[in-house]
Amino acid sequence: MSTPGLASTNEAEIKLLDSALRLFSQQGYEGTSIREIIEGAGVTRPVLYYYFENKEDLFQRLFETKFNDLIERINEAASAEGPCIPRLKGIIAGAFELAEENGAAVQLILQVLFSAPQQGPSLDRQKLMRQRFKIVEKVIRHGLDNKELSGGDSQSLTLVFLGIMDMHMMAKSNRMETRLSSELALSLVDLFVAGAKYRALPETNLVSPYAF
Amino acid sequence: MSTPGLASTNEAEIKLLDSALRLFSQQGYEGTSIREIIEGAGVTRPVLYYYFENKEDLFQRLFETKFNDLIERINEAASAEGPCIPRLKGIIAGAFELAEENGAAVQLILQVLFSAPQQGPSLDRQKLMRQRFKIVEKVIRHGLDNKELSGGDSQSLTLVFLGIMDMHMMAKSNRMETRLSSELALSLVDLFVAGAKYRALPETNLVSPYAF
DNA sequence: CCGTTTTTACCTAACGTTCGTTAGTTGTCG
DNA sequence: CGACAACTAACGAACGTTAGGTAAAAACGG
Repeated sequence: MSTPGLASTNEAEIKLLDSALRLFSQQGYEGTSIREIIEGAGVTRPVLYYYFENKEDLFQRLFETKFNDLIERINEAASAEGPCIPRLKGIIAGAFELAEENGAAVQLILQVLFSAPQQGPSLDRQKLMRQRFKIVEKVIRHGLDNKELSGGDSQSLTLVFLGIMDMHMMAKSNRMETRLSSELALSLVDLFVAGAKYRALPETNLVSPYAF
Repeated sequence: MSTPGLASTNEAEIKLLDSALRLFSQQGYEGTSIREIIEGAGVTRPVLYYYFENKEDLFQRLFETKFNDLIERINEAASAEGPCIPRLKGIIAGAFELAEENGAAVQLILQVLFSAPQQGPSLDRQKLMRQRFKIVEKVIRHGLDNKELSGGDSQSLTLVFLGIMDMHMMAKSNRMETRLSSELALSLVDLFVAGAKYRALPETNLVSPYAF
């Protein structure tokens, strides 16, 4: 039977979004057909057009939701109180958490951010990239200001930081058994700030989650 | 030589590969049609099927060529004599050079490496990733062995290193005016080995090529 | 060296399939 | 009854692909 009380809303819409996430994240936008999506959701085609304008609208609404989840997670860690380095750790840990909880969503996001310029539906990749970039850069600029960090301007360091973060999420996308633990997140930031140079000081001891 | 006089070599094949590179790198595999490719090359459709088995064969042969260019460039720097750190600098510098010379090729490569698992033509992404990974890892393991480097196992450090490298090439793909100079390559490796922690020692002074 | 055959490099014109999309209809409830 | 949520059935367009043909160059036999 349909829903008596609470849920009440559009079970079909949710099923469509779930199915679309699964398929888009694995096959990409053009590689996934409307027919596959509705089949995965167990509904018929006009139902999709009842809830969504068209294929692109479905993708955009799906993507927006998932991307906002990530931004929210990162933003939360970024706007914490205190020094910069723990906040950076929180950012990576937050992103890693999301990747563990919802691997498909993270796959979808990375896929969009790193796809060809004119690929897929029209999304302003640069704007999306910038959105995330700005959040991290603000934290790093803060760290540079109180001499917690050095070694380059805020934009350079941010690009390096995001590279480290994204490469690990990408590694998980390729091999889902790769665990992105919060311990790993902490180690990565330690490596980021202390470097990979041998010295006698207490050093990070990173262990790769990415075993070949 | 097959051709005594001028042209008469498979000019059409070269034009097709050029056109395909331009389009695939910008629109992706599924986003590019055979018709666009032949139009860009100024030939007719059967000509494409004369030189290539099908669309997938065209893509694979194009990709293989460009990927081997990158591997070759990286391998050359990796197999140089001497300590590890200059070799790492050579690796990034080599990749950056290629990105400056042939931006479209690098875009194509990154697009394949970072695309969704079942997207596009069947290519063994993991194998490709591993190929590049192994080359860099060997250099880094060497650095760990003679205490040039520390801070984690060879796989962890390699993943971080590749993340830094790829994120910069990705940034250039998004904004082609971004210059990936060899000076930047050196600075990035310095940052990689020395970290972003403030200290009185002689430090890298990275300046971002990626201005928002 | 010349006439014939074969191969190369391209063409025009279509084929069948799959795609995203929609018009029109029906059953269910408040 | 009328709004909602689903259905069946088809549409036109775009896709990758191929059958069949042609003009010129290359290879070859006498």
